[in-house]
Amino acid sequence: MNSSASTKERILTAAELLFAQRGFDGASLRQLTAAAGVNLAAVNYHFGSKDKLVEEVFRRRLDTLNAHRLAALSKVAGQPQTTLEDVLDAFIRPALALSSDGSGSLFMRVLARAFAEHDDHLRQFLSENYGHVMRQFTAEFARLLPHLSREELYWRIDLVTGALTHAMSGFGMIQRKSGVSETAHREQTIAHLIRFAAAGLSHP
Amino acid sequence: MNSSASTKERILTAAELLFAQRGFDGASLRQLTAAAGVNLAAVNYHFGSKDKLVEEVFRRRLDTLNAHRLAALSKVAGQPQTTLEDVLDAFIRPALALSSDGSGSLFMRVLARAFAEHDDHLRQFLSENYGHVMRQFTAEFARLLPHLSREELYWRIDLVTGALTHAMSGFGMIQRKSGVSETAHREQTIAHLIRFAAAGLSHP
DNA sequence: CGTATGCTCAAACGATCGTTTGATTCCTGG
DNA sequence: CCAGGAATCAAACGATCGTTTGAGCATACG
Repeated sequence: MNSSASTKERILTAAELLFAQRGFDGASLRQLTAAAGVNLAAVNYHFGSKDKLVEEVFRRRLDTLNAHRLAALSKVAGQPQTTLEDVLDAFIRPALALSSDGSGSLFMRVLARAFAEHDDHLRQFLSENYGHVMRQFTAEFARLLPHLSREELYWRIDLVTGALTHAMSGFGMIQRKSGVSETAHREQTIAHLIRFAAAGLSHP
Repeated sequence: MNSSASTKERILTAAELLFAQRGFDGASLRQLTAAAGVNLAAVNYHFGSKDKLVEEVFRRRLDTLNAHRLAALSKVAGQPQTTLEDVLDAFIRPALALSSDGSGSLFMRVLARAFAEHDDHLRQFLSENYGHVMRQFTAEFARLLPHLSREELYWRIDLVTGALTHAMSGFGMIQRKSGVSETAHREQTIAHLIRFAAAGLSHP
């Protein structure tokens, strides 16, 4: 159609990198457009405003992440032989796959930054696009942990979320050792996070 | 001595609130000095720069927090009958006491924000003032969890740190129910966090 | 060919930022 | 009482921010 698709993608990619590095306020549109090799006015032309650009950065990744998570959850939800580890796998694996993806490896860090910033507008946007996913997972956790009160369950999910967000956003020590393949390392990391989360969720 | 002590304290208190609410970059010195009821130039006069003010906000709270944590740790470290829960108590209780303190309740949120922001200068400052505390706790964890490899231990401590930071910074659902005293609620919360952290650290 | 449309560009806009200045007020020690 | 450093104040500085403007360029269609 038009060459603007390339320009929009270049902006989104550069924005993801700079937002992860310097935060949403810290990354200026001048740095951003310079890194993307486009004109300063291109952001407002293609996205309307900087805030809309931030939303688009999230939407591009969250749409696929949510789809993968829900698809994986639907395969195990409600089934009698499903274990806690199965549900955690459905939650963690798509995020790790995104982290391992070269073009999306920075997004989890952007997501963690969004959690840390208390911007009401951004939180509302995330809640609208992310809330139903967490609700479905919470419902399945509740089914598998019937001995926990509602309050207790929310507590533990909240703590697990904090741990996973912290770890997957790049603060953690998810660093592949030499001699370990990318796939093997990812499986190792997933197993690690699942065991930790399962222990935190289901301890007596 | 001089009335500047009051001015400095007013600035520090207002800064803690605004930094927690809007972040370090998001809170401007004009908002800050207006909230504190002091002149705009007072920040640069008393602290030298905004960055130095940020450091002072941390220093004021971290000094006492670290002291309390190390004092509690020294009572149990190295002793044969010490449990994992004892060490976690030494780590968590001082932070919760700070959160419950009226004047310092916002600091944990400021601390979480500092973790999220990847500002190198701030991270170096925190590492200098905080690193030795984490090293001492890590050493004690290593003593109590001898079956874990060094890498495995770091992994779990990192995840626990993420969970506790997330929870204690106010994202979590640490909300006192009506009819529960402040002290009772704090003990309840501490017990909660300790059980979660112990499960995550020591699971097989 | 002419023109309409989508896009890019340099330049400027007003606002806000952290910081500095210089005068003024406050307060204390001699 | 009064000299002098400490503290406060209004005002301005230069820099940078997100956004807007209007001209220029390209491509596609009648």
